[in-house]
Amino acid sequence: MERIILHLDMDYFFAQIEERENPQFKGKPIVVGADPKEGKGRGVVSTASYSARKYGIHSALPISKAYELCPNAIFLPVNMELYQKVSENIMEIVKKYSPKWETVSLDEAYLDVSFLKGYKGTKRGATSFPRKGEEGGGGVGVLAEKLKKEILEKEKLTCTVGIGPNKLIAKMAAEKAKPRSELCSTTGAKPNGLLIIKPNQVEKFLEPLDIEDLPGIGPKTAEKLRIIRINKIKELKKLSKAKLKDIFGVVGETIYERARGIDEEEVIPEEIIKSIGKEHTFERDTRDPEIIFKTFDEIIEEIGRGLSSANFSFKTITVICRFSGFETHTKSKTEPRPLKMGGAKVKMRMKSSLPTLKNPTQDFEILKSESKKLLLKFLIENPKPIRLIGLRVRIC
DNA sequence: AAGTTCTTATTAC
DNA sequence: CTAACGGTAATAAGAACTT
Repeated sequence: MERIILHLDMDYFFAQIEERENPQFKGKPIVVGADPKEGKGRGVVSTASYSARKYGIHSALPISKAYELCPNAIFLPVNMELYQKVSENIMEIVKKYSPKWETVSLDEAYLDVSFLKGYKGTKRGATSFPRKGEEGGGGVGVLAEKLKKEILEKEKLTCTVGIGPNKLIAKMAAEKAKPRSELCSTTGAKPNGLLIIKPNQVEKFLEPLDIEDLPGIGPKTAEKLRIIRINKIKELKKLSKAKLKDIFGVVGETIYERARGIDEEEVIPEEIIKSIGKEHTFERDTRDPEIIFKTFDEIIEEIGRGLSSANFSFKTITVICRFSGFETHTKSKTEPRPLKMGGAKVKMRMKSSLPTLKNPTQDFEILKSESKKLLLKFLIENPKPIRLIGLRVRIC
């Protein structure tokens, strides 16, 4: 059964919201992210407006570097509450367009519009890709334009939409439609795009793209492929499934399928959260136990709060520690699974296991004591100054 | 030998 | 001097450890 999947991607989301809230910033370089602290900040850029991108500023760039590239940019802190609210408003609009929708992140969503017949405003329903001579106009294109228009009118924000026969192609179409960086030369240019890839166009669409444009291929995988002279998806397709599996395991098989535009992933309403965590980077590396444990206590409290709102019980505790030089390590402890045994008596619990969890209050005490034990081990066995500490728990 | 747990690596937003 | 590099979450792989 052929599907029609739509991917919605808000344009420079955080920065665009700030621009909307402060019209005097319009067209100016806006950088939403960590405090640059006169170039000494340790965080990164969350989102940069397109006029900021002209200076080479982009998401995930160290904020110190961004400051260096454009000290006069408008640097704003991340106002997550606001972005969350705006995101909810947008999702309210999105889900009106199909009962089969999925939120990916604050600024991204998928819609499966395969079964949407006779959608209002389209002559023959949204269930079709455009026919000859109506590129961007007929069928699902009309629906997409309507969605874009509604978001613009209600939220005053632009977005880019990609459409294809599956999630993979829809996402890549949106990515392609939105010139990633400085390609928009006009000040304050907004991508505001729409790209439809029909099933018979998938091959032609994919082959000239860079391997790193394929979701799942990041810098590391791309580097390995480049060594063997594979730069474009077309070249990637020359590798057999077995070969890819040899090099990259399960991921390799996925890459094989994706390079051919094959993706059967369903649009699913909600993912179940499997773990929650919190981490903190110090302003400067430290060995001061006061600072370290005070911060860690706050992290524990925070996780405790998160847990209590979600049923409060966990299986595994992982403590993360990053030392000077970005050297990162983890230590974890897992509660033993209920020992199902052939009628014998209860076995002694292993020394290395977590005590059995009973109720929220006790869970919290265990979380506190066990996580601190793990952190302490780090301090004992590694004398380096500490850059970051974190805590993560697997929920059960 | 099989099943768990621990740790690291990679990806993505 | 070539690095500068947050926070949150998922998943895979292999080693180490238990049963």
